[in-house]
Amino acid sequence: MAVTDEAITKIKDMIISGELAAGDRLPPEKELSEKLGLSRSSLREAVKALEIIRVLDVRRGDGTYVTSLEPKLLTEAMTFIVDLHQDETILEIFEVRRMLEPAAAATAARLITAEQIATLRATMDNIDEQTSVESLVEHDLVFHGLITAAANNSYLESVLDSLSSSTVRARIWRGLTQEKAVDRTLSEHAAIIEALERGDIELTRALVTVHISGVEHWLRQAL
Amino acid sequence: MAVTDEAITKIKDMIISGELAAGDRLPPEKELSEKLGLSRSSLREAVKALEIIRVLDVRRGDGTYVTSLEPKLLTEAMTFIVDLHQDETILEIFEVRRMLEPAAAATAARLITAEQIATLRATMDNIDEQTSVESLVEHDLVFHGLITAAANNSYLESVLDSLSSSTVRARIWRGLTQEKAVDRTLSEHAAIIEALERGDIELTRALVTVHISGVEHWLRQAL
DNA sequence: GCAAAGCAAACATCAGACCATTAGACTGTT
DNA sequence: AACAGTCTAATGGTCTGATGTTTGCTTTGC
Repeated sequence: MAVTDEAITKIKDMIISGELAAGDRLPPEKELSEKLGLSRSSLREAVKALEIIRVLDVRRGDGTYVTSLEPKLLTEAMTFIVDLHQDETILEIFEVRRMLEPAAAATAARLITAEQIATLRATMDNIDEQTSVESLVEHDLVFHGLITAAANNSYLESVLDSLSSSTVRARIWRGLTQEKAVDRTLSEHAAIIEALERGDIELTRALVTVHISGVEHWLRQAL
Repeated sequence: MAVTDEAITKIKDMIISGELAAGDRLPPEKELSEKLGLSRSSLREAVKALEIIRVLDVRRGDGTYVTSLEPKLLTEAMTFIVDLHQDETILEIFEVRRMLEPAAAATAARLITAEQIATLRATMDNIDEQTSVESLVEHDLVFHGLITAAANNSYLESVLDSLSSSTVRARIWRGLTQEKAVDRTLSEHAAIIEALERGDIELTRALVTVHISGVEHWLRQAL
């Protein structure tokens, strides 16, 4: 194994073993490179890789720290990869979303607070068929993100968020606009909010399933 | 933004734009560093980061290539992070599995082939209450992996695989062994195989839900 | 034609220098 | 005492250039 990969493994092991905990600061690059027996440049490659997947947080002029390691931090690394897939595999992504989102929404229907419902409702303001695609994408991301968040499971949130990369959404909304299906999508959103508010778990699940499947169906035709 | 991060973004953009396709070879480090306007060392940090998340494949003495970019390659980067979480968040991971695996198994019940069923059955051979924990973990990983694979969705496979890091499984099986629950788990596996073979979608879904929930329930007590 | 040797290209690693930023100590003012 | 500004040491960011190692291809010799 290359020295850089060894360094990555060693740092990972230091975290798993508890030698380094969330929030801890690593020794300075010079010191750590000596301790691990490699040059500073090679160590830096390892640190950069761990930074990308959000395991380390490097603060210039200060030091390098272990992140909070919250599952939510998964998102960006995954999104990075999802962004690179924008063709056939989108349908596979939608299939996963169709499995997860209804379940997430059903859980949310049990747990959601009045305040969260109000926030959800606010995302519907100033949105109609004339709204720009950018605003629609923004609304859609926030809408689904809020529901997912209400399910109170950061892994779930992380996985769903990353399956919903905004580049992918933008493409879809652009298509929907052309198909004049914006109105239908928005009324589905409104129906979902009502079901959530009534705490109707099964109705929420069904509405979300229909909602996701609708977009999926359109997408399947479009491709 | 630091030059290294700029380089990461630029390489990513070259892939999204199609300038670099899956399997393509990047220019040599020296040349690329000049083109992107940074030093070779900094570029190497960027390349290393992209290698870790399986976007690039560096072959010493040969060159650097864009990987196949298949969703399955997601797994390792995600597993890396899941490995780091072995305490409270395990329950969140199980909740996501409980949402996804029954749906995945239901899809598998529609699509699975006789050959795949035979492979699945073979994983039950030589496994009983006296088997070592290592073998149980291996069996369990393969068992669930095969079902997921039969659902024919590489994103789904990737996400579920990474939520099932073997370190986590090992801990759970160790606990189950102590609780003498191995037998029950194995007979549940057998029942799932039968339901899959009969193509009984709803029964498969129910059995998998019960199966996952059972482990989840034990885990909730243990923590 | 084929196998071995040689070569050039490409990545791997290192050492050392200098720049840029930050946190914290220090200092002076109010 | 409280605050604001300044200074400084520590730390990461970047670059240069040299050397080692591996690989794929070409050349050579039979």
